[in-house]
Amino acid sequence: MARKLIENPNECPITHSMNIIGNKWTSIIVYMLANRKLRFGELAIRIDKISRKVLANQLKEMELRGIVIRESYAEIPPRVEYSLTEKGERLLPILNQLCAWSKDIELDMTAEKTN
Amino acid sequence: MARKLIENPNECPITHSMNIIGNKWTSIIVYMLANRKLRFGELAIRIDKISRKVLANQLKEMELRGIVIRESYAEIPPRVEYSLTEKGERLLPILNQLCAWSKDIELDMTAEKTN
DNA sequence: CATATTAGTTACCTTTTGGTTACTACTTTC
DNA sequence: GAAAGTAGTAACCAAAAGGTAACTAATATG
Repeated sequence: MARKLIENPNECPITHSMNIIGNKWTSIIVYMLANRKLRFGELAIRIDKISRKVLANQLKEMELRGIVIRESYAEIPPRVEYSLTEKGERLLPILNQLCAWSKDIELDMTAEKTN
Repeated sequence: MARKLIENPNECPITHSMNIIGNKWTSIIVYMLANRKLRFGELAIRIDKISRKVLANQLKEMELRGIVIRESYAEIPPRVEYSLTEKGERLLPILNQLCAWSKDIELDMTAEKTN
């Protein structure tokens, strides 16, 4: 059930980066949290099609990695708020560049993929 | 066998970026081809542990996306050389920033992952 | 006493991604 | 005539990632 997240510190830095952000949701969560705090449920609603299970797992992993902060209030019903750390914020301009870059790949994307 | 690579142009740009580089090998291949041309076999040797099948598939996809150029020579035995397009090269500085960013995430990575 | 509300968790399943092994075609060299 | 050398491809598998649906705890409200 719980898989260890043991990372090799001598690992290739680009591999390491991809381990962090190279999945379907992490960078979208970072974008969603840009300049604001959101509750778990708000994130689940705003991020189209993410499942709560995966959202919970991603947030946990991102917290471990020091990208988000989780603040939990002892209220009923519970309230948990997520926001970016400074590290999370430093990711934003890089993601912006990536977006800009990917946008000017114009191509005939009806082609095949054979992975 | 062949899955269509039909991309939605109105797709969230960060999702689009992740579709391009968010996998185990694409950005490593980009790094390997920085400032040089390499043959298929050289890439397979230099990129530790990649399988030839996946390397061939990635290169094909990257060619479609306009990131690499494939030059094939009608010799025996065959010679095929890969190099970066200008677009591929424009990815390099962004990947460098990503590496720099990921390096200063220092953490106790013996923690758990429950994805 | 039933219902609503929130932030998850659990068990189970499907899809996607990547890996392994064996094979091909063509020519040169031994 | 056999072996070497290159750039793949095909069939088959294993692992990882992500999705679905049902469920929980705790209190307030009607």
